[in-house]
Amino acid sequence: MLDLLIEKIKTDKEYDDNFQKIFVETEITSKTTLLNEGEIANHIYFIKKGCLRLWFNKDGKDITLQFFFENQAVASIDSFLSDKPSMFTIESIEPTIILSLHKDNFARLLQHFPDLKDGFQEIMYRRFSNYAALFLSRIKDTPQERYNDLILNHPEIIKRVPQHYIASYLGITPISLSRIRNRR
Amino acid sequence: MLDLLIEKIKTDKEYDDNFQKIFVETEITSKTTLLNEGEIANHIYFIKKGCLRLWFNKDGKDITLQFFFENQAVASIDSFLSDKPSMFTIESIEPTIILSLHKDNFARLLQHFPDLKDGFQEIMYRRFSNYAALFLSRIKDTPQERYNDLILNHPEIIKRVPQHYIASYLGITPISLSRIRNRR
DNA sequence: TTGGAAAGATAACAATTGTTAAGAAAAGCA
DNA sequence: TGCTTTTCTTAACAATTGTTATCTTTCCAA
Repeated sequence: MLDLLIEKIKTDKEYDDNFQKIFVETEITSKTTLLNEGEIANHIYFIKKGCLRLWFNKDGKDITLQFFFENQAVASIDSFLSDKPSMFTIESIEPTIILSLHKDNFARLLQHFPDLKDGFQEIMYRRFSNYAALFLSRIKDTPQERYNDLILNHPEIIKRVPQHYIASYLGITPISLSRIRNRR
Repeated sequence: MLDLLIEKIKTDKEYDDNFQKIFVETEITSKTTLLNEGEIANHIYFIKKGCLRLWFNKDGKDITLQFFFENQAVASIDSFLSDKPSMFTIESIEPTIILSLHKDNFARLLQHFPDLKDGFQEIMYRRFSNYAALFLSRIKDTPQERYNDLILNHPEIIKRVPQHYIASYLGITPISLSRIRNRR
């Protein structure tokens, strides 16, 4: 989605000059927090290289909801859209290069490219739908089933993401994941 | 939300005459299914009297997501809005009197009362936000914690809804709920 | 009113996960 | 390279929940 926007801007003379002011490129190390749970989200991030995760705190432990990789847009959407405290933290799990887009600039861009507006609404819709499915799987399926699903449908996550984050994604302890892995 | 719409219509001369054609009142017995998982939702329901629940199937067992009571609007929203197969079933758990509003009439009403449109969008937003919180609690909290929360914040549910549905809402077996109850 | 179905409680056992702890392997950094 | 930290595995025990089965109570409809 943002990739489309970025292309659009780069081919727009007026905006191209300011591109680097609007999309701020930053290099962050592993374990850098971009947004803390409880803060209000002011940016959308676009991952040029690396990997982020979205998680929230439960009694001192973290529960991971989603992983994001190259060419994906990341934000704590609910917070970004409605200025509410974010329910989630966004953090890097690899050295990562991101493009940050500030809320204000985002609003300006939507005004300047009004034909992106509908697309954005549509994308928000789909994102919500995705979240519903994600949550549903979390309720419906056992950790074992969800791990099998990861192997089948998202082997790249298994390969790239440290196991304790995967355990956190599955909602179990690393110890329990270790057991599941050696059960097969 | 629908209650506002209903009021609005009743004070509108042109529409008042057709009210009973638009909002079809139906009396259903307990355990009547209004919408099956997999079907496309064509109606929003408004509960005049009684109680509905929203659930989905997991390996032959049902998992309840939400209960609805008097004066609440109920729909499988994702399906209703985007014509996708419903992820949920809607079923009565008491003899219930509902007002059914068909999708087409709903669209017509929004056109006839355009000032309701923004409010509707806003409500959709809040509904999504609610769902997020609901799902989150389901992931974050133990059945024990969620049961305590029910007692504290929704005693009417405890009183009114049969225990095996509450167990299904908590995501556990009736047996396990029975144990939790006798643990305190 | 009464008989069958539904709802709820209890028990015994199995399966899964969490917790604590300790050690091995791998990765990262000076 | 060598040292420290992080990551992963394994073990033993506790806690929780699921499963199967039985029994009691409640509810509803013929």
